[in-house]
Amino acid sequence: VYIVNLPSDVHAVNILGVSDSKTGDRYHHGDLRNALIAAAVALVRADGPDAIVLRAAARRVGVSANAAYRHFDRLSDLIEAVRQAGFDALSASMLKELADLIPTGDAAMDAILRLRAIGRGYIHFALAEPGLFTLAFRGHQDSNGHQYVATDPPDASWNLLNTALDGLVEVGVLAPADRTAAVTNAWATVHGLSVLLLGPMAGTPAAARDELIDTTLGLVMRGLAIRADPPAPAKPRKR
Amino acid sequence: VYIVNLPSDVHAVNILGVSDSKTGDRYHHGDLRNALIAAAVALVRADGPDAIVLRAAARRVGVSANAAYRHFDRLSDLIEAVRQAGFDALSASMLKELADLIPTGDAAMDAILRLRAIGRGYIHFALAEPGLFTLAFRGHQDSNGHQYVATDPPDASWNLLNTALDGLVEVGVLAPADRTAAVTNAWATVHGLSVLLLGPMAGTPAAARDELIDTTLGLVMRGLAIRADPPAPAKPRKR
DNA sequence: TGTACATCAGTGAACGCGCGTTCACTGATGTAC
DNA sequence: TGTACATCAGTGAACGCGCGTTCACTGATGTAC
Repeated sequence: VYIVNLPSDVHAVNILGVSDSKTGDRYHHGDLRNALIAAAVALVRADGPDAIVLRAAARRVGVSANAAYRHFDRLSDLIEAVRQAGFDALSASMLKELADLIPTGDAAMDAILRLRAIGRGYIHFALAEPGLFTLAFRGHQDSNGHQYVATDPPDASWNLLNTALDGLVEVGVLAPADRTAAVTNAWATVHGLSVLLLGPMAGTPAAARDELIDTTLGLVMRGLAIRADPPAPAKPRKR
Repeated sequence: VYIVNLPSDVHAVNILGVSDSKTGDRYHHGDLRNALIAAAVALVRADGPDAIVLRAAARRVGVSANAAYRHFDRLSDLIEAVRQAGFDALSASMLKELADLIPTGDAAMDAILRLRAIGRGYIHFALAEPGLFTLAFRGHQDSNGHQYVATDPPDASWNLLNTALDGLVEVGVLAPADRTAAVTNAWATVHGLSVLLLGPMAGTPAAARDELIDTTLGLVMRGLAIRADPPAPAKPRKR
């Protein structure tokens, strides 16, 4: 069990449409593949990314360990499926925040609010699902060896972020010249804050934490927004 | 072996003063504790944080597995020592960048350059020592159980960052009101960028990568610096 | 300086564990005629 | 609609592995007198 403050207001995202319960006592399970993924997700939730154990997942579903091999060639394929489920849930969390947005009528403000919503969705997912979040962004094993390999870009969520940034450019808030660095900056800040809240700053009370998220997203916006004075490194005012 | 672009210009930091070689063939090793830590560091470098294996470390030093128990109560104590070595090396990397700074005579500019140097030191460490970096910021095991627990704040490096931010306030670049959020924002961005460069963006050519680091640090500064227009959420200009 | 002896820092064998994976198998299901 | 048979999706036992850790031990070192 992760000892991380998980205040009730951070609502867990429903991972996939997959249920953890056995669907009958049939000899042929019917949906063993998804059941094993769901069991592995439960293991990750309970004890973190390293808790994915083939035998444990099979045990949890009530099936012999060997049965898993009808659906996954190797343990690492199961882990990969869980990783993918994590990425899907991440995008879902972002989309949820976007859907909750109420248009203000001001196109520029709406574009800003969309970027902030995406950031919130990201961070909320990390807080709600620390295990899946950690697993998703962990280097993983190569299929033909035991080497570590860079994680792939998280497709859907990455696209969401890019769309939001394009929106900011269209609306004149983000300078086209800053567009490229903006992806990295926004993603890095939001990801880093998630890690911080999960790690060194775990235990921050919910209210302070939510305010911190808000302020940080504000600072990101301030860094990205076009401004009157010359760009970075900003000439500081003398005291 | 980490498949991560590690261009030669990113110089590895010498971890501790500890050497990996046996210091003689004496029955009493003399410095087995440090030798085991060094061996574990080598394991992490080669195969990542999960590669710390007590028997493997002992094997590497040329000592019976059991001998390790004279110096560590449990495997987790060895891992903790390696984590600590990682944090020490992180601070050392930051201090190195600070030491390389040439004063400009302008106090405000110098304060800005110090913050940037700290950020560079952080990111360079991550790139040079991906295994130690990952291990350091990974949730770790509780001493009395197998639960995951939040990482402690990385003392020395955290202090370095705070000192730099205090300097920015003193010099009038950072508003006192933004001071609190600034730590989080700066740390999060720099940490997130490190993860990004190690993961999804591994393989970015060295030149592009260094420019990206610079631009991102610039955006951080832009977010933190006092500005004429009202603070976040910044009212965007109409197009 | 010499001796007795406690303590320190190792050795080597062994234990038990849970794991991923393989083997030979069998019951359930679906399809061709 | 009924039957034969291929295929699918499981079972249960077993293997070998490397691990963390414990046990009883012994050689080296340091210190008191």
